[in-house]
Amino acid sequence: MPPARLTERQDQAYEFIRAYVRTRGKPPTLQEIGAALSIRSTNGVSKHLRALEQKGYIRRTPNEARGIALVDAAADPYAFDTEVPSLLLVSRTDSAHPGRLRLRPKGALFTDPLFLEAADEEKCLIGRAGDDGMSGAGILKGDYLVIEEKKWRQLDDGVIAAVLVGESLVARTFHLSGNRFRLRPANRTYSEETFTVKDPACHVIGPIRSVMRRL
Amino acid sequence: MPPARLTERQDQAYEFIRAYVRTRGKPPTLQEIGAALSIRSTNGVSKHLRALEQKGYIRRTPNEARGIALVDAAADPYAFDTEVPSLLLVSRTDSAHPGRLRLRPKGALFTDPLFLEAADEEKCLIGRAGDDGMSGAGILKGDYLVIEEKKWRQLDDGVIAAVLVGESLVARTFHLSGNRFRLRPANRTYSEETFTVKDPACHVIGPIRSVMRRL
DNA sequence: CCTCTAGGTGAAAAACATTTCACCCATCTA
DNA sequence: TAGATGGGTGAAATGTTTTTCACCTAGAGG
Repeated sequence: MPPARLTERQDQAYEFIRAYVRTRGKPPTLQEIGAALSIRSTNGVSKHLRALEQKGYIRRTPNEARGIALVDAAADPYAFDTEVPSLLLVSRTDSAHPGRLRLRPKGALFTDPLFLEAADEEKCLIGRAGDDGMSGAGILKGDYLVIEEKKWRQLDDGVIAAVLVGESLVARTFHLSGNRFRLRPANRTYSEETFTVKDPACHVIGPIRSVMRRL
Repeated sequence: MPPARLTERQDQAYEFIRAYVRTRGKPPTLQEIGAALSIRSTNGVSKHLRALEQKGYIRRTPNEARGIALVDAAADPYAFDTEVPSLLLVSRTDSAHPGRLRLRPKGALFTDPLFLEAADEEKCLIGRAGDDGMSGAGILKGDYLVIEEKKWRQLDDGVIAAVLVGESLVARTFHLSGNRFRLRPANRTYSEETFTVKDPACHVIGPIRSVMRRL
């Protein structure tokens, strides 16, 4: 059902509520709405609100002071931290201490859900590519990498993953074979490396979901 | 005066209010706060609120239901639409009708200000690379390009720009010479092209500020 | 002409909320 | 040890808000 049309008066009430919420941080009372629309009786206002609720523009909590909620509030003021994911931009760590990744973040970046693919926002973070090892695949040094934290065990063979090798965070194609894995670069001047799964010199963070670069 | 420190209990109250406002779109009542912190008397809550107000964390309207306002509300829930730029993801157009660019957008993407460089948010839009002509520079077909709309006249020589050539939007290095410009690819299998500034077969949109790619 | 709908008035009842008052109990500090 | 200060209890008084009732007006349509 496409949202039912509002009458002139109902629209005025709705717009007043929107404006009020945005500027005051809370919904208005019936009397305040009445004052704004020159309606002396709260009952008059009440009828408009009932209409707005039936047409799906607002939701109300009975017997509650200021119990008015904009239905698309999610798409409006508060959606904020829930709708626009803000991902941690992690700082330098070394492979021996992967637990420090989320500590002391350098900042956070708003990231459109599109770039999280189907990944869980909670498990994602952003790191910067430390070398040009994947330049052949369009990932350059300094690029911002949206990484989904995941155990090496759950990684598909051949995905591009972010890995901490010693002091630097790099992107590589990941290949698991037994209890060791190969990290293959996409740039002939870099060479393939193999590590055992628990070598402290190397920690696999997870697959790279997106790449972003400032020019 | 740096914001005065909150005691454990005051902090709990403050955090509860924040969470409540964010999720419910309105401030809580004293009783609701009391219920959350296991305080049976509204007076107990009242004291915490007085403390929070004196320390500058909230503002209150006397004798008003839910008369609590977060002081940095502006920096919190509402700043929203202004703080996280949402850029238009433009649809296919042909070079002869650049005016249609912002019409019928395919969607919008939240973009961290970091990726707008110093560009004016209003003048930015997002298009997708139509070919692999710049793969040598790390821009692949399908990549999301943050473009700052700008007249060809104001473009610096050698910048990577987004251009409509016929039906497709592509990235190329831009070189102006007199009243014609050269579009140079960074991929040997593509060839350089030259256009006169008002050739309807080619329209320069503007410099590319950032590149984003889903993997 | 009758009826339905949108939009109102006024007043009182019933819920909700905030204030205020009187006291209580820790802990810390001059 | 006498204040402060932080944190609470309980209850009553005072305000604010929402609901409900009864009734009114004008315009649109059958």
